[in-house]
Amino acid sequence: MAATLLDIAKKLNISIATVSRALNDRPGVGSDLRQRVLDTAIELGFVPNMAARSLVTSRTQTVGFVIHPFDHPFSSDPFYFPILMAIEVELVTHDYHIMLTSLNSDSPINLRMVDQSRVDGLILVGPNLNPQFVTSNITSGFPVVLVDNKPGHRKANTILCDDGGGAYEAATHLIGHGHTRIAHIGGPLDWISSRHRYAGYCAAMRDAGLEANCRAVHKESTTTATGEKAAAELLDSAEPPTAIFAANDSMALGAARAAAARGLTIPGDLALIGFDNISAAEHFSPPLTTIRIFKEQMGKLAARRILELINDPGMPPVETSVSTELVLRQSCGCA
Amino acid sequence: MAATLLDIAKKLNISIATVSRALNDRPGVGSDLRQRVLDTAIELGFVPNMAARSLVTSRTQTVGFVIHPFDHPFSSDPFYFPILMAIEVELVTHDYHIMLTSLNSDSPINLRMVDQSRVDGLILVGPNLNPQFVTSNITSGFPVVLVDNKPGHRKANTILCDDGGGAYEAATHLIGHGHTRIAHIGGPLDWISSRHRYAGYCAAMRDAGLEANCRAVHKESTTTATGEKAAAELLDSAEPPTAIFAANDSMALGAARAAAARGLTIPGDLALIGFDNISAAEHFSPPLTTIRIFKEQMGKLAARRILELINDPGMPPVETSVSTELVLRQSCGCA
DNA sequence: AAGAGTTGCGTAAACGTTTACGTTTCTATT
DNA sequence: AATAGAAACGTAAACGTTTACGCAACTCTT
Repeated sequence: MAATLLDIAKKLNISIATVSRALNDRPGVGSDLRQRVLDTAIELGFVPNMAARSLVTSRTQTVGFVIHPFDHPFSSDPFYFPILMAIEVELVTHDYHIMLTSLNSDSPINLRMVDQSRVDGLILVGPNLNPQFVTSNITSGFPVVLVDNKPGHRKANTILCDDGGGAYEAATHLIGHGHTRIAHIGGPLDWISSRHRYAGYCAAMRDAGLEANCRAVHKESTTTATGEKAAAELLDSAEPPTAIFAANDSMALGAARAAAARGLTIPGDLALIGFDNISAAEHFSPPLTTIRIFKEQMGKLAARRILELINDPGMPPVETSVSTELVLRQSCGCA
Repeated sequence: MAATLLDIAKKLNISIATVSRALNDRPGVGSDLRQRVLDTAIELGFVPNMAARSLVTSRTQTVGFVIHPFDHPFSSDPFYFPILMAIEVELVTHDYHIMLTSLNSDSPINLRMVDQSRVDGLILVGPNLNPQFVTSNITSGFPVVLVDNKPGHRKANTILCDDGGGAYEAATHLIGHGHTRIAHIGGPLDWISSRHRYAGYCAAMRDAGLEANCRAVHKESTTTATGEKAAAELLDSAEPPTAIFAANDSMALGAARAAAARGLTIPGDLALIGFDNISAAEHFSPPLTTIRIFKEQMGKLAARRILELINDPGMPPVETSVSTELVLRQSCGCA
C-alpha cells in the first residue's frame, strides 16, 4: 500500500541507493535529480518505513518513558503527567516518539522495550522505581536520564527541581511571619526530594538560629490521611508548633483537617505552607501558600538531555536542578 | 551484542528457520529439539528484534495513544492519566506497547506514527481532538477506538462512561432532598459528555414533573473560574436555584466560591453535586458529593477492544458505556 | 594533454526476522 | 514389503531500508 524507495526509483529509472541519498540529503546526487526525487516522493506520499530503517541503523527514534504505575508521590494529582506531556511535545519537534511503560516493584529488572531494541534511550521517572533497576540501567552505557530520582552512589543524568531551595524559602517565609516553633511533615526519606526538602527546612531553621526548634515527622506515604495523622501527633504534643511546612500539598490539606478538628483556625492558630501547587491548593479555604514546581520545564530539559545522550553516549553525566517559586496565598498568614 | 536467531542456530547446528519455528511454537519441529532451542535461547538471553520481525510481519505490537496536549476537560486534574495507565497495564500483559502522541488542533491530519507504520492501532482520547482527524481515521479501516469521544454521524468503537445515567442519578438525588429549583452548570455542548450529562439532568427533572424548572448554563471551559462565573449568574437571577448540579467537580468548587461570596452556606442555602470525584472533592469543606467515573475500567476496555480490532479488523463497531457511581458526601445535604 | 582528484550514480550486501517451498526421514497403511 | 503420507528439517527469498564499494564521466592541475 504505502510507497517505498523502489516505487520512486522505478518511476525515475534510477536506483534506490540514489533515492535514499537524495531523501536523507547525503552527498552523491546531483541537485537537479535530487529535486526530482523529492518531488515524486511527496507525489507518491512516500514515508520511510521505520522498521526497515531501524533494522539497518539500529536506531528507532523512540525513547522510553518508565514510571511506577501507582506513583503519584507528592499528591494524588498525577504528578508526572505534565512532565510526560512536556517531554512528548519537545521530542516530537525532533522527530522522536515516546513509548510508555509502567514498572512496579515486582517487575523483572529488564525492560522488554530495550531488550527488543524498541528505544534509543530511557527516561526514568519518580522515586519509587526499583533502585536495582535504576543502577543497572545507568551503568549499562545505554542512554538514561532520571527525573525526580537520583542514585546516591553514582553520577547520573538527573533532572530535579530545587527541593532544597524551595523548602528553605518556605520555612524562611514562615520565620519571617514571626514563627519560631515551625514543624515539618515530610515524605519517605528514601526519596531524594523528601531528603532535600527536609534539608532545606533544617537549613532555614539553622540560619535563623532556631536549630533547637526543629521538629519533623516522616511517614511512608504522602496522602491527605497521613498528613492529618502526622499533624495530629504534632498538635497534640507538649509544645505544639504554630506553623507547619508540609512536604506536599496533600499532606498540608490533611494538616488543615487536623487543625480544624482541634478548633484551630488557619492561619491564625496555625500557619501552613505546602509544596507542589496542586489545583486543590488554590481552591482551598484559606487558599494554600505553596511552592510551585515547573514541571513543563523539567520535562523539556529531560527530553533535550536524552537526545544529546543518544547522539553522543559518551557525554559525562550532568545533574540539573530547576528552580522553584513561592506562591503566596493566605494559609501562611499573608493578607 | 544481543543474541540473534543465527547464534542459536549455529550453537545447535541447525537452521534459523527451525529456531524461529521453535520459538514461536509453530509446527514442524521435534519436541526434543524444540526444548533444546528454548533452553539455549534463554541461555544466550535471546530477545527477538522487533524491527526485523515487524518488517516482515508488518505488525509492530504497539498501539498509539493520541491526546490533546492541553486536554484536561472536566477538571484541572489530568483526567486521562489514569486511563492511560490502565491501558498500558492491560496492553503489557498481551505483549503490546503504547506510544504516546499529542495532537493539538493545528497539527497535520496525518500522524507520523501511523504513516511510518509504527503502530497497529490507535486509541483517540478526549473530546477536543480535531473532528476531521477523528472521522478520517475511523473511516480509514485502520483499527481505532475512541475514548470520551464519539462522532455523531457514524458508528465507531467508543468507550464512554454513563454520563447520562450519572447525571440522572445526581439530579434525582437532589430532588429527593426536596429541591425543586435545581440548576445545571454544563460544559461545552460539542463535547459528547457535556450533552449526555445535560440530557440526564433534563430527564430527571422531567420525570419528576419539574420540567418547567430546568435551568442550565453552558460555558466554553470547565475550570473553577468559569464555574464561579456561571454560578454567579444563576444566584443573582430573579429566582435563584436552591441546588446546583455541575458537570464537573472543578466547576462545582467554583460554584461553592460564588455561594460563599454571597453569604450562602452549603448545603443549607445551596446544595451541590459535581461529577468526576477528583481528589479535591473529598477534602473540600463541606466534602463534595459527586459522581465517580471508573477510569481504570474504561482504559482496560479500550485496551481490550483495540486488541480485538487489530486481530480482526473487520469487526463491526461497538459502543461501550461504563456505569458511574454516586458518592454521597455532605454538599448535597446528606448527613 | 595526461594524470589526479572529484562528482554522480549503480551494484550488492547487510540488518534479523518470517515463511513458502523442497527434501529427507519416519510412520502407517496395504 | 512396497508405497503413501505425514513429520522434521533445510534453503532461500522476502520485508524496505542504509551504505561500502566500484565505475564511469567529468573538472582541475601542470
